[in-house]
Amino acid sequence: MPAAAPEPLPTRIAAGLARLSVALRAGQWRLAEAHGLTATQAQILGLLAARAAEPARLRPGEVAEQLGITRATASDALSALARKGLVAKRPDPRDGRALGLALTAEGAEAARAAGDAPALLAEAAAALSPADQAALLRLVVKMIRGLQLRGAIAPARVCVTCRYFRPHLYDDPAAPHRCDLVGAPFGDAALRVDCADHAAAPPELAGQTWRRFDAGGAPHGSATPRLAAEGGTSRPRPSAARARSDHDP
Amino acid sequence: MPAAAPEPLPTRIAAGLARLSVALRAGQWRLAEAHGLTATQAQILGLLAARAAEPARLRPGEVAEQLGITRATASDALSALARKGLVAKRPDPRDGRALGLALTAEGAEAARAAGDAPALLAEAAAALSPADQAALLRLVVKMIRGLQLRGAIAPARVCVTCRYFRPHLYDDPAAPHRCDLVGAPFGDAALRVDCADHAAAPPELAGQTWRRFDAGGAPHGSATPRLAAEGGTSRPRPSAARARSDHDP
DNA sequence: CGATTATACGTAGGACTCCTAATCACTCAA
DNA sequence: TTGAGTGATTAGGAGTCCTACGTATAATCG
Repeated sequence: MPAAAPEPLPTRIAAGLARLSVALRAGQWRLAEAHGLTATQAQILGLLAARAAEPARLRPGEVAEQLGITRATASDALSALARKGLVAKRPDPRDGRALGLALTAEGAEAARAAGDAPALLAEAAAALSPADQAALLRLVVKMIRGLQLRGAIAPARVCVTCRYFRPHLYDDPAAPHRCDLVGAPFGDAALRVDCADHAAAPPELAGQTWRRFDAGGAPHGSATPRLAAEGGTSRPRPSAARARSDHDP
Repeated sequence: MPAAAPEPLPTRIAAGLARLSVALRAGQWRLAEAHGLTATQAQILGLLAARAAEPARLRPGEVAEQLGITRATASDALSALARKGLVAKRPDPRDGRALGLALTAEGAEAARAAGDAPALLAEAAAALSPADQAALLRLVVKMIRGLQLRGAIAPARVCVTCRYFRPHLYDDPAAPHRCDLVGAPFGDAALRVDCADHAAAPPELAGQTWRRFDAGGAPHGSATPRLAAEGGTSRPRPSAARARSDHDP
């Protein structure tokens, strides 16, 4: 710690995240280039691969939005990928203006090889203790929602904005949440960041879900929900399994 | 949560961080462009501004390293900035090959306006609870160290690698650490990410410091230091203020 | 129904990024 | 003093990324 006047906490957090971002971007370049691609092209490949299992084809506009680039840039990169035979463009049957994007066989191969640039970050994350990992995921999800709220990011398919998500439904500290779609309880460590089954919650439900999640399972009527005891998956709770019976009235 | 087979936790963490990175980069572009700059140029300006108070001038090679780009790219960007009159290059008196970089008055102004691109992230971070902020900073610092260890990132001036850092010296949960340089105790919330007074610790000390920090203040002789109770700044501790007397033997 | 408005994609032009590889220029140790 | 190493720059080329504009299709409304 320093000789004085450290910047405010949020600023230091942002600076730290910026550093992670630098590592990520450098890793993207290194990996992509080894396969004759560029960082953006590899990112697109990775995005398409992640969505490959879903019926609805991704469109250029969505790619741009997800990657935070303009449509023009996305169009450029997609043309390059098409030229290299890694991506197939075909007219969307539903909309004559739109295009459906799909990986070719070669593209799928390239995506496997070069599309997983965040692997370096994942490696570093894997070195954290399980509890730290869960805590980090939880906090990252909160940040994502915050950015989304501010319009700084395209809507992500995260649990906290999903209609099926019931945070802190149960008292089991290891699995307090519930997904109504699969009907199973789970903990912070299982939160999704890009869930294929995500369905946006209507505004009111979204607000309610968020408040419950953010409060972190504090006693429901409490006036001072949190402030001190924020932590990993295993925050002790006052009483034991009363599960399934403590909805909001 | 999902229909099945979610990716492993570290992978999801990385994906989440990648999303934050997208937001950051988009924000960098938006802000920089509004001032007639590019993202990289603005980043360089921000870096120079952050180091402005220090006696030793930054050099092009260091800029490249900090930003995770090649020297050639850094050189390009610096030429552009010099052309715009925002950065002054002058020969380094210590080394005839090297250059010392400094912001001009205009450059300092531009840095203030466009150099703080992570502001968006900071804003989102500020919306977290204080405890969450401290926890996030702690985890980000851990990630930075992990990346640094893997050579994925230039050495950052973070407390955990500093010779003056004494983690978990005290039992006060709000301020367990100590900086030997300023001689004051502090908590996770005050951890630095780019401390001007940072001095790299020698390997052995570094390892020891890290283990103490990572263990998170678990009882010193414990066989199972952590695993469960990882958390914010305020994990309860067995006994009370015994400060200043519990070094490793 | 036909005109307007909005949407989806593309292209053009330009500054810049980002890489590898090669070239100067200087430092330092032998 | 010579040769290896280091710091910066340049050359060349593909690509990013932007702001406009085009062009085609879709949705909407009088």
